[in-house]
Amino acid sequence: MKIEEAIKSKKFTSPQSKLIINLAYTASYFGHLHKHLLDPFDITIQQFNILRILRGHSPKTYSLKEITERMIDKMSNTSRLIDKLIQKGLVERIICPMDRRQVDIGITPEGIKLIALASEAMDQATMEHLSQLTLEEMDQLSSLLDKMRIN
Amino acid sequence: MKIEEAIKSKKFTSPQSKLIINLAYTASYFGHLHKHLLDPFDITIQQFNILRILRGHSPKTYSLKEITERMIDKMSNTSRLIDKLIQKGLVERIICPMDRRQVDIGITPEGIKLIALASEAMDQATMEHLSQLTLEEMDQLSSLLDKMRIN
DNA sequence: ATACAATTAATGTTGTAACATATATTTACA
DNA sequence: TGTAAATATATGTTACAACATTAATTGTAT
Repeated sequence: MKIEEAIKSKKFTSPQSKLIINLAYTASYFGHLHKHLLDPFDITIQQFNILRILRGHSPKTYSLKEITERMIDKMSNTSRLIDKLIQKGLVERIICPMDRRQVDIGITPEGIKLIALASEAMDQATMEHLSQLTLEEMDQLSSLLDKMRIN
Repeated sequence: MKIEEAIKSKKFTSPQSKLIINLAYTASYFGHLHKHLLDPFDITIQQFNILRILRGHSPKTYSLKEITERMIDKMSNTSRLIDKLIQKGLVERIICPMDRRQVDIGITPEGIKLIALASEAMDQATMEHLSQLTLEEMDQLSSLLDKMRIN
């Protein structure tokens, strides 16, 4: 479905504006999809993202700052997101002895188990969803998205 | 800046996954940008979107349902968004005499004035920001985004 | 060595989104 | 015609995001 139909509007002020609108719409579309995909695992997209970051570095830890730097959607309160994950036993806080300001976060075995299941569901859905695109188109899209951003 | 640098991660499980991550990151990037761009006008991105929708149809009205159908980010509570805009005197509610369930929303002269200023700022920023892309690239991006979505 | 700036994380507060439910009105159909 | 289903919007509640501020620790410069 073209963006014109998706938001029932044919007139855009410019191709630039149309592109920005299409970007926001498409991201929102996948955002809602992913949100509901994660419902059975009882985690939010942000929490999913953090678990995936930590798994990729396990068994080593990341400080809160390092986690934020790696997040897709940079948040102002990663701290409280970690609180939630700790409550669920998916990650743990370790005060860093080198720099006592820092708090290192590590993923627990339960966290590993959950992210394995959740990311499998996510990856599978993504694969199916994007089956209409060729590898070339995906690479092209990724490069053009990179190019859209100034930094 | 490539997505790998943006989130300091080189390994993706697949090109599909990389693309989805890049999409979310890029949308978040522009989302934050637009949010702050609208700060001086004291409206949110959603409110901006609604005003733009209503302006494009002015002096005719849209029902709440029609507004939601046209929104970029479909919301569960458009009703309270309208409340905010009414409080600011930017739109008005008119009970529809044909179907008294419906509530028609129209943009006020103040609303027109504000959306003119805000959308000019937005368009200009978008123009500058996307100056690195050619028209072909923008069209290509838009088409590929359309293709990414099943509906 | 000490005072001040910078860094890192946590938290208080406010506004908004999501979800479920309620209310009012219209439509369908038996 | 009367009753149930469908539609359109509003609202109660809960959770989360944004922003500002605070607290603790470390770095820096004189």
